Amino acid sequence: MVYCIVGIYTERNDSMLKAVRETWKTLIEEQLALYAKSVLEVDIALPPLAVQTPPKPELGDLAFPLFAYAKTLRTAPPLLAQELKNRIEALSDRPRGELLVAGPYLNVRIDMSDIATALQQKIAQDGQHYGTNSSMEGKRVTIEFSCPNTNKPLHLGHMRNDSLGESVAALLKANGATVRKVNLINNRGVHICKSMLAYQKFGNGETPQSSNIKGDHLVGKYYVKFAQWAKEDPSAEEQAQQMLVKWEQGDAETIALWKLMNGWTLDGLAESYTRMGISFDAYYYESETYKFGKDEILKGLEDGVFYREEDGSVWVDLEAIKLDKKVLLRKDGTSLYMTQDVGTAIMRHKDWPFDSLIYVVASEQQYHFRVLFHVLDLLGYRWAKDLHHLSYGMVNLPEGKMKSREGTVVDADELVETLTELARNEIREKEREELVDDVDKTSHSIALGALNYYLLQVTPTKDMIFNPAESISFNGNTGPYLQYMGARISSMLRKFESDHQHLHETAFDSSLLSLSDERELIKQLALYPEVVEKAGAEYDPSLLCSYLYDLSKLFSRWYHDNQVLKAATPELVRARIELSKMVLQVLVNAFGLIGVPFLASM
RNA sequence: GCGCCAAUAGCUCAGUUGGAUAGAGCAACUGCCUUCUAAGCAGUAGGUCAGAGGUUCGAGACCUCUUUGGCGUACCA
Repeated sequence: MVYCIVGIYTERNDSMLKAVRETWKTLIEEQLALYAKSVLEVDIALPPLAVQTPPKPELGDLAFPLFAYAKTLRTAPPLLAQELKNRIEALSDRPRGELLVAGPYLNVRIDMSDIATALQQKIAQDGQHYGTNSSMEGKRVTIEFSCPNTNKPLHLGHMRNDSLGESVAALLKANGATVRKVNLINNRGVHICKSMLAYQKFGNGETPQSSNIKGDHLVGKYYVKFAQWAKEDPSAEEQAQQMLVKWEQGDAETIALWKLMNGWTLDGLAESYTRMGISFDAYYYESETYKFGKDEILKGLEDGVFYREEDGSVWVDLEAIKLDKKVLLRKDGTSLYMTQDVGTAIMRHKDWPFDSLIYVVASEQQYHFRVLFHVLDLLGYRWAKDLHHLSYGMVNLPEGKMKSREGTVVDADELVETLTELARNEIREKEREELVDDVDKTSHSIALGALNYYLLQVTPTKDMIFNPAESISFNGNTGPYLQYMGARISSMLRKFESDHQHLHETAFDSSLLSLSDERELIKQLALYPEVVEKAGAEYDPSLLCSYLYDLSKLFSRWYHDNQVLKAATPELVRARIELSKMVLQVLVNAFGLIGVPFLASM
């Protein structure tokens, strides 16, 4: 066995920490087996060795708990740890590093200099690609998110959805997958007709241009107006239903109004998306897909997969997945949400065959997706098993649930605007207007960073409370804090470039990075590719968020306590500059995966 | 009623998939700006991990029950 860490690393294109961990694990397992044989005088299968991280840096970098072997080997864990340490230290060929007995644990202090050298080369070479890996190489993944209605603007609930969708898509790409981001526009149905009807009644020909109101907000205004009107006029709901019938019949006037108002909303949404850094590779429209699933359901009916009730409605029996039963076609033959989603899924697979399709949809629709996936399975689509519902929790306010009726829904555009304004004030107060490239652009980037980080920080599956006051605070574990670290490093590197040219040729000597904080930073940097891989595999950007916060906190402490540009020797300046460069590169790369804009100055 | 999910510091969240003294941020209090951006750093205080049993050498994590809360169980989307 060759214990050349760099060699193992480059050959396997794997995280170098992982390589070191595996090396030690294998070695200790070998010694465990030998010891077991010497004690028991027979070969015995031992449980695999667990690898952990010690709770404190003083305890080393790797931890191997030995509790599990105590009984079989009739040896107390601390004694076993000592025995293994002695045996390994007696070996002539063993990896560099130090063994520590810490009670029932056998710990290892890695030789960080090797890792730092390799890491510096790797990051300098890979640049913005450092952290990408091939764990999903060749996989084609469609991811659906956002899916707004065309009767109102985006709100806070959409923002968690959008942040997650964008971030997971980016993570999958970083893991080597080919990703197709799709949006499904919900532009049909009674609710759409409501805003149209109210506009017809009260609009007086108002347009986004004439009123200077963003299209989606203008349509939303009439959706609200409908609700008010419906309170006074009990026939309002009925009229909306009638309008839907006219729409389905293709009534020219209705369609014209629908197209007009839909256009307004979509223009408004497009503007919001651009402003929030959200984009899609393809758009689907329910007005085009809703009829599509119908044929599929009827085909399933012919094949005996579904059944027809006496009133003419079509049902699926869900006993196989321990649910009751579900209607798939109304008695009048019209489509439902489910019908339409069946059609949309099939359409998507035809358009772009995928290995996996992820639906980013709130947890309240878990039942819907269980049924949908089962129905597609019943219809014989083998790819039904490749569908995944990325179910995220609700976004609540400190006062409780957002309710449109009570007007407590947080509007997305408004929120971004408020945050941008606050960031701008902050820049003014700190008198940094002259030092920042573009105040408006910078404020906006800070707002986005604050928002995306706040939303992605929480484990996706869990409900979360969005505290507007807290989200606009730039202290503590926030997006702006991370951005600030990036700006600080950038600023220092600019100084290095302009004022320290005499040091540019000084060689990088990783052994000079011997402080505890420096070791921890190097370890954290080396860990990055594994975090990207795990966050992608688990569709969980929050893992990356907490990683980034740890890294930033570590860096700011080190940076506060130790001078870089004014370090004692030219070699030390060089070493610390390289460490800072590595941190900066990882920040830049990771920011790109969680929608936090990088700022060279702020 | 049934199903799914959650409960960790005053508040918002982590907790390496069963291991070492349960960690951050906010809020509170205390230090640190003639020194690479104080949007920062360091420190103090704050815990019956909802409760009760069980499994295990070991449980915040796994099992059972209880309590509380959320969501779902539409010929709505």
